[in-house]
Amino acid sequence: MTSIKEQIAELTRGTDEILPAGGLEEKLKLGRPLVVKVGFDPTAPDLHVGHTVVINKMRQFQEYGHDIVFLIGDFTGMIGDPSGKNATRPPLSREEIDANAATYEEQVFKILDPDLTRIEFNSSWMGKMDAAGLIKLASQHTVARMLERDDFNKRYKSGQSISIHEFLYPLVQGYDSVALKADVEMGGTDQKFNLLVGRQLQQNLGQAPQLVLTMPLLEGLDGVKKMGKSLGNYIGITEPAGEMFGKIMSISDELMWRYFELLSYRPLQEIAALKAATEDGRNPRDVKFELAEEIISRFHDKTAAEQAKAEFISRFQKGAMPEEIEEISVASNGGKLGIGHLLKAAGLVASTSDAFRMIKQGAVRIDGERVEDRNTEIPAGSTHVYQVGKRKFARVQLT
RNA sequence: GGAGGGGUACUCAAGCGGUCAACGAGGGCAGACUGUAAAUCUGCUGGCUAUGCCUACGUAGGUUCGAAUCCUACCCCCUCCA
Repeated sequence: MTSIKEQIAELTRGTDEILPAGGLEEKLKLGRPLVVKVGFDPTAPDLHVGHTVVINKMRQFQEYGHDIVFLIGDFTGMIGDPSGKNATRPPLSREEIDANAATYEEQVFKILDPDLTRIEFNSSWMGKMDAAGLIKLASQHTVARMLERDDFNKRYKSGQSISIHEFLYPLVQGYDSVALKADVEMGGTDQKFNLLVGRQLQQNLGQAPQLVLTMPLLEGLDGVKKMGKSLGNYIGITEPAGEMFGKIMSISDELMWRYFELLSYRPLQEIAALKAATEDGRNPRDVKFELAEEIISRFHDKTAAEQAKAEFISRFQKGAMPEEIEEISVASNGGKLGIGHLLKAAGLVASTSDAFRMIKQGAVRIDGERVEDRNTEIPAGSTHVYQVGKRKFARVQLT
């Protein structure tokens, strides 16, 4: 096993907070593999690179020989982590949970070692707890302390509703740490409160409280809000290489450094060198290329990354058509079809109204030529490349 | 349980009988400029068998030539009191 000193240096990298301070060293001195727990919501098995910030850290622990527990919160999923919007969710069926779990594995094992990762479901202990047990659990915490949680606090003060069951979420999550005898629990900074509840419960129940380690939340493509599926500002880890490349290129220069910090496996000194070079006049675009290649190599492979880059250059720097364009066949209406209907049928616009708007703004092209007239009709039997905006293409055969 | 306030498009937020598919801001999309960066400028931002028609302002009714705007009931949220 690597020396404690070295582990501390590496494991601390990129973290937001480690509580209590100095606790990491104490845990490592136990001289045994630590149980490192990270919980995931079973309803959202589509991971994006924002999630990988924490998973990358799990991987590090794994490399040092610790016991990584990938906890799927199938029981807590019924509650939904309080955000103010969620009502109680209908419980997922066993089949749905298993399917989601399988999807998780597939995605997460691009980063973690499958042989060394333990997967657990919290329904396996929570499902057995009875009402008396739940009340006992609830007695371990106070309302005043619950209201310390930032989002509860805001909602309470601003007069928004908080349902009782939402209070149970942190408690159940905390109890998971008790059930697993966790030594370390990790999560995003938004999880800090929940993670601390785990410490308290463990302490109350006579266990050594877990170390709490939080990772920063990655900003989404817009650079402002945190990356999330509902905001549409994410890079999914199963996305095609070309998509990923485009998305990474579209982030701002400032955000690029943030992504280097949290997503790149490069040593910090190397990143600092890249930054210095940029300040010296190197085109940030080229540095962004490197970031894109590294990330794509991780979720696809090096060849795919190189192809994506080549395609990107030919397409956007040289203005060529994309190499692979989706081919669609659309049925005409009596031997012809209006452009609006065609674009809608091809899925390039949301509605015919949308199509006409796009035409008005000069965003629609057929074989590279701008469409000016919204009444343009396309004769059946023709095949053209239709384009809406800079990114949406389809080769449509009209039959 | 009582008293009061409120529910408008993706979000915030105007409107309080016709000129409202609904001011404004944010977000988003598109165009120009670029490095698919930022900043900036411009336009768009309900649907359709499309210069007209249909559906929309919590839900269901009603008054009216005409309602997001007035009335009734219901649902939901919030505040204060208990």
